[in-house]
Amino acid sequence: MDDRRPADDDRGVELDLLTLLPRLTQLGQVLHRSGLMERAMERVGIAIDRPGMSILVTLRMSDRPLRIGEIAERMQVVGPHVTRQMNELERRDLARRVVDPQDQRARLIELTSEGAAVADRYLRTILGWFTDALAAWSPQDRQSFGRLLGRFADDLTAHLAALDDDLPPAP
Amino acid sequence: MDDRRPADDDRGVELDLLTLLPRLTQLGQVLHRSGLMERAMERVGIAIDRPGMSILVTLRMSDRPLRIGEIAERMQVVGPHVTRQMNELERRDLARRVVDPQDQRARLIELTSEGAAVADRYLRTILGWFTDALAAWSPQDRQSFGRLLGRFADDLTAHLAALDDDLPPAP
DNA sequence: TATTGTTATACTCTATAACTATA
DNA sequence: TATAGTTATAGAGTATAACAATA
Repeated sequence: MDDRRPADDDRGVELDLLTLLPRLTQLGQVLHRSGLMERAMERVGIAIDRPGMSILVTLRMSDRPLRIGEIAERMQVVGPHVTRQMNELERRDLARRVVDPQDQRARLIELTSEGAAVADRYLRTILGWFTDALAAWSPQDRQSFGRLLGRFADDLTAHLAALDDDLPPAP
Repeated sequence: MDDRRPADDDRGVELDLLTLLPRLTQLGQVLHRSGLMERAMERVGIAIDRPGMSILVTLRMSDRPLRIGEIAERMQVVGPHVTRQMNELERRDLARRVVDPQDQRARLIELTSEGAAVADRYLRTILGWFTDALAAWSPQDRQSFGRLLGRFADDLTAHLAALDDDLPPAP
């Protein structure tokens, strides 16, 4: 650890970061706890739960069918969680399991045409709200926000991973 | 609603927004599902659950003791949830309930000195990680990010609230 | 023997309903 | 009778452990 002085420049940085924390909290609440997903699904006219919709979106964003394990990895959840959600999605004919010809143990998950349509309408609804909410933004601000948001997520992810390397978890 | 043409400018906006969605998802995952809170609590040497720590942080960010209902409102949860967490926090001597002299029904929640110290160390830890993760950022980028992040959360919140007004919920 | 996925079970977080005490 | 908080219960979301099938 370095021996830091509370220089002017340094304090300015700290203040910026202090204001960042409540804003991240606020953003998290808007995205998670405002009923945004539920309202979008209602508007789309589909009644499934959030993890189910997340799977549909994950598949829709991919350019190819995904394995159970790949979906779990992209969603940052464990395998059994995806399996259980998939049982319901398959029953509802929104996605289907196809045995991977390369490996009989694995299953490739693909959207049905209805599943793809649902995911499309859902994404379009959310995107429409974002578009409206940001209607007054300058193109520069929109572009900056996208860039900085991605960079922030990347840098924070990398830094947390680096912490893991410094202090490996107890076995 | 306006009669929109898919002009060049318009399409540019849509593309920006399409990239926004995965980035928001990624950010949400880093903040919620990367063990960030757990690791910070471990480093601070406190073993409480996430909602309990959120209450401590909420109180620490406030400039005065808060009622149960006020904490619930700021955390966007219902009252009973705060009550149950408070039982544990009070048992652990991290916060205490004081009857509101203005209203015998209400309780004012205040941090104990240990609770305040824990919240401080926790916030400092997280802020330290943010500082390190953003060490390579220009002051302009840091400032822009904070501004745009707050604006985005505000604008999205406002727009979703406006949707409610247009289409009031069924009773 | 290692890997992919499934089944069964348990835990965390949060909500709803019914209740108590005070206003 | 309305409001602040509590108790009891239920539900959504996710994890862990034990297992089956294939590699």
